[in-house]
Amino acid sequence: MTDRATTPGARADMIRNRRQLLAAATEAFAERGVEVSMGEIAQRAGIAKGTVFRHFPSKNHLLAAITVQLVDGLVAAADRLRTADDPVAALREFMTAGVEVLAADRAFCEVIGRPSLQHAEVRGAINRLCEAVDVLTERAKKQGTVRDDVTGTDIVLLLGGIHQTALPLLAHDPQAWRRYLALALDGLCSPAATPLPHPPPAPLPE
Amino acid sequence: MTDRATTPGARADMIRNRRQLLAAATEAFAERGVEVSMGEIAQRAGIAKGTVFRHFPSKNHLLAAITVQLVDGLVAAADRLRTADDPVAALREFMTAGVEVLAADRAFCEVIGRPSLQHAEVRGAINRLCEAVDVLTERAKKQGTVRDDVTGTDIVLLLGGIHQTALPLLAHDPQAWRRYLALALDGLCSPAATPLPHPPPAPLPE
Amino acid sequence: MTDRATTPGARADMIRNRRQLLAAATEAFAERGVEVSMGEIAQRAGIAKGTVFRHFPSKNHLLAAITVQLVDGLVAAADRLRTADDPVAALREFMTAGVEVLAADRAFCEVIGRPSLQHAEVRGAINRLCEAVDVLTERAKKQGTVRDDVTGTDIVLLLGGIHQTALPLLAHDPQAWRRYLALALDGLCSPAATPLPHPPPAPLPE
Amino acid sequence: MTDRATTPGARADMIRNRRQLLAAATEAFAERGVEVSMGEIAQRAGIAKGTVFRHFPSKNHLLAAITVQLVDGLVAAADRLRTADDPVAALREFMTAGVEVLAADRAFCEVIGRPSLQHAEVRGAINRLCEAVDVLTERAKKQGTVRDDVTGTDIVLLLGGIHQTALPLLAHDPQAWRRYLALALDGLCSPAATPLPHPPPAPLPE
DNA sequence: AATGAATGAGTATTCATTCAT
DNA sequence: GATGAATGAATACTCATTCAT
Repeated sequence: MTDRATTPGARADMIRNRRQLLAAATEAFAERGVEVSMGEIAQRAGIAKGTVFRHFPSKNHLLAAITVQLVDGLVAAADRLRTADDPVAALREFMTAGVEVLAADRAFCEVIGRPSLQHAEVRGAINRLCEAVDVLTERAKKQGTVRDDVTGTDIVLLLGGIHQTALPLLAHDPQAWRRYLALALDGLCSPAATPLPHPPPAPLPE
Repeated sequence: MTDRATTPGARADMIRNRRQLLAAATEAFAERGVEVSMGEIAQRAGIAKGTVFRHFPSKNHLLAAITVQLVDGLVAAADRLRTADDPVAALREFMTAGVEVLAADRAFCEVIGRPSLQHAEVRGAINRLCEAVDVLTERAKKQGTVRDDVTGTDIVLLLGGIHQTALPLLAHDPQAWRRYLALALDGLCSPAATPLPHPPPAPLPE
Repeated sequence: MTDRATTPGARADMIRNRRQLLAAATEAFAERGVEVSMGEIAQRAGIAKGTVFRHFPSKNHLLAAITVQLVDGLVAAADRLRTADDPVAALREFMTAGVEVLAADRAFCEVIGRPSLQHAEVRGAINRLCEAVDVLTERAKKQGTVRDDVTGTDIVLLLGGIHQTALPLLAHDPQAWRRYLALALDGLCSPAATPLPHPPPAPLPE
Repeated sequence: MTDRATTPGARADMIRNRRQLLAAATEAFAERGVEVSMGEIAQRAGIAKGTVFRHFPSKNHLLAAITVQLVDGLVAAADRLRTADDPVAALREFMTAGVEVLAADRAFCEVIGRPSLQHAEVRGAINRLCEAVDVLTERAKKQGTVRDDVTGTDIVLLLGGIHQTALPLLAHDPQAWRRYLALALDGLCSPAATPLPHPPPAPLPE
């Protein structure tokens, strides 16, 4: 009665396959980084190699799609927090979510850190993210607690840095990033700080 | 025919080969990361591929040797700074040197971040580094400016994090890490900071 | 639900599809040779891949159908010239048309030259062509100008040879085949020629 | 005593492998054209796939090497015939040798006919061939029997054309090309011929 | 009858590692 | 010891063909 007649048949299978593929690829990339082979992803998804390439014309396209998906998740989070009551808490919450995503995904960091892996789509998503985070950052700065000389892009970049700091501990202490996030937030909120010795990053990193 | 008796020269050759190999591998790994092929390293060193494998039984062994060498360079730097007049300045100097090394070396970060690439030797060197930096850190804490709840291991881990933060900017702004190092130092030196919400890292990360 | 009775239209659609398919395939094979993919042909025809396979059970069947079509075009040309006033001019005109067709069609030559690509249908069409050209040739021989020891099959084979001769020049000089056609006609019309050292080809080459 | 001490050991095996590889590749390309896979060539040569790529960095390089080898064989033949007593007989002998080579080699024709398959090396060899054949052709023209308006490049191109003419007969009548070579030579030697309607080919076909 | 998603064998190429010389 | 040739498993990607809808 729900969609008895609207189920487009083959389309349904395809959507299921695509879902499985994205899930498998997301998982595989997260666990083992960009080096997982397309063959393994296909196997994990329970579909044939050719089917993977039917959905995404190349490994980089697949990687880009997944990365964009992750980044856009963060954009949505940032947007949601835009109207929070406490701007500094909102920023903290966003950064927590951001590092959490990174901590769960090896490929993400590799893509973020290696320009050669970045499609235009990814760059676009990252730019969207920086802009969304800029809003959060400006609010937090206006409140006075967050130092004046940091930008949304700084915050986005810091996510990767905080994750990286805790990465060697990840296996034995999966929550270690919380320590370094707190440390970074303290740096971000120290109003008496010396002015930063280097200009803020350009809007388009890569 | 003539150098039957001169074979002691063989030892000298071997030492020279090893030196060239290490130099070439260091350079190659620094420039292009762990993905450089053994073939290219051999070529850069001007020796045969087989000779590379005589000196190091696998690519990972070679990578480990070079990583240890780099880490030990930092250990030496930390040791040298142990007696500096201004402990906080010494810590800052050490961290500057550390991030600078990372920024110039792609493979280093990849090894640090990937447990599967780490030999026991590397872990040992990192432990030595953490201990040496502990000394610096304790001194800086005693001076009162550096917050009490950070350890040498934290500092060592931060090096990677600071570098990672600036990594996406590396191509267009090679000195961007200075910005994030300053930010981290501000976090480290904010005395009114909230206590860190997560315990310090265990001595042997991996 | 409505067009239960209108299904005769299905037949019309199928015929239209077949026409589009043949046109697209002819064009595609002509331009890029036998290596064009079935996918591209389907796309050019504006129909689905599955439909292509409904009309032709394999790529080779499609290729054969198109080749037969081309060959039969030449058969028709030969038949038309059967009653021309000047038999030698007629033969020259036929050969001109034949080489022109080849020069415009990459796949054609590839099929002609590769027995493995030839279906019985193709062989049949070629035989029909040889017979039709035999008529032209006999008339030209009777007139006395064309040498006595060549057959229609020889003429047909020469079309491919003349085209091949000019093929390396095709990109820079698309009309170069005219030079070699003239040369061949001179050979065909040299009455004092030595008798050919090899017997004429059997009627069914492949 | 011959090269007891100079045999460089591994070098001997390598040379044997290379010989086997070239033989296998020559044979495979000759039999089945450029489409044979590197895997099959390796198998035929009795060596591993990787070894094929050690000797030739890509399939095209291998193809080029073999093609150059074949063309240079013809250059040598042309050079040898430069001083023959009867220039026309010399030209006939050269063309016989040339078509014979083509008749035995499928890939050769494909490479000759497809610019995209041609390395600079191949083009160089073909140019050398055209020049060498020019010498033969000029001599034959001076003798008066061969028509004045053909060039060495024409002759080289004709080799492919004559072969192509006989190609459909190859399986059942491997010597059929002799018939068409004779026909072409008659065209070449008809002094009363009409002037060719198209200018001679430029020196560098592709 | 048409669709187009899925399949899976096949391709060229790379590279760490082994081993005969 | 040094050499560099040989190995072969692995990778991304293509394409004719099949088949569920």
